[in-house]
Amino acid sequence: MNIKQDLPWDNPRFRNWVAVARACHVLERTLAVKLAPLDLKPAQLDVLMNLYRHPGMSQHDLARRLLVGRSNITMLLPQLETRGLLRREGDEKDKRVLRLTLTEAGEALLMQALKVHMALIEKAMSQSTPEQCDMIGEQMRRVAEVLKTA
Amino acid sequence: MNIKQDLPWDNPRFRNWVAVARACHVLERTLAVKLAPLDLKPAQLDVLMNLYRHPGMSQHDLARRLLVGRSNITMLLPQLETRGLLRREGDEKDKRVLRLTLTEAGEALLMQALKVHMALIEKAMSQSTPEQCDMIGEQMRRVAEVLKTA
DNA sequence: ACATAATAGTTCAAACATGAACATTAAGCA
DNA sequence: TGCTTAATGTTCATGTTTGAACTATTATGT
Repeated sequence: MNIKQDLPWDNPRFRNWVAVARACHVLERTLAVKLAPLDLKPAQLDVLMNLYRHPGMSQHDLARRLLVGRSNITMLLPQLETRGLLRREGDEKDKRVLRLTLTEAGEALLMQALKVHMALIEKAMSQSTPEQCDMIGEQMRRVAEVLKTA
Repeated sequence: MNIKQDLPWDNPRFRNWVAVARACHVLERTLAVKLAPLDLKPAQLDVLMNLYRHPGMSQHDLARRLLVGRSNITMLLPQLETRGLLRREGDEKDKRVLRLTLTEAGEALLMQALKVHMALIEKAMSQSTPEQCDMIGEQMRRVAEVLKTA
């Protein structure tokens, strides 16, 4: 019984997941390059996107959504705040939390960045039919779900 | 004409890609936790995997495969080399390049780490049928391909 | 052959992420 | 009420990633 028979590379699930990871990695790197003219990094774009969709978020909520530590948010926000892209205001009821909202400038920059991001994703996913695309999204949401209990 | 009509969140491709990115992120974080007992990080596992499949690789080739800079490899390898997991030997024909190969210990540790990695991927992809899984892999390989010219 | 280009790897400083320890505030409960 | 526990955000030390400048070696072109 040859050990190589059970090597992961012969396993379709393994090979296919590696392809997923590579595609993500490539898109992320490409996005970083395309965002450079806006002086924005992918991580910062993630912040802006989440604040746009969920205004008034706390830093803790933001950290959980971005799958990073709270301290990461603490280091990340001042850069964006001093650029006038977002506001941090203390919650009146709970003096521990800081509520985060985008400024006008923040929204404006976000819209520009989204054009870049969207164009990249369009290019990446344009090879798939809408049905394939939806199926991929569906499966990936399940992956994230099932890994929560891992 | 409302600007929100063309917001990316209403675009299936955008939403579905976000799901892909999140799934990748979650799996990477989970893998890091599961690999900790082996004192191995995902980036280091990537190195071992690539050296196993392509013995005698140069550092430059390795960097390109991992989609990272050459200096990253220079910083990464000594940790693994001093642990006796790989060898770096100068190429005789071209004295610039260093050929990389796994040691026995490196292969042994890789096999352990692959069990962990494989189990995670099995859990993640077990929700998809083999056909869906193959389709996802196929699309993602195309994504990586099309983004090379972006 | 010789000057010029390109390539492999290293070094270094700066940016970035991480997790533990900490201060402040809130909630639970005797 | 007080006392304990939990939650939010910050600080700090550590480790990682990056890109530019550098050395050494090989390729190219005249």
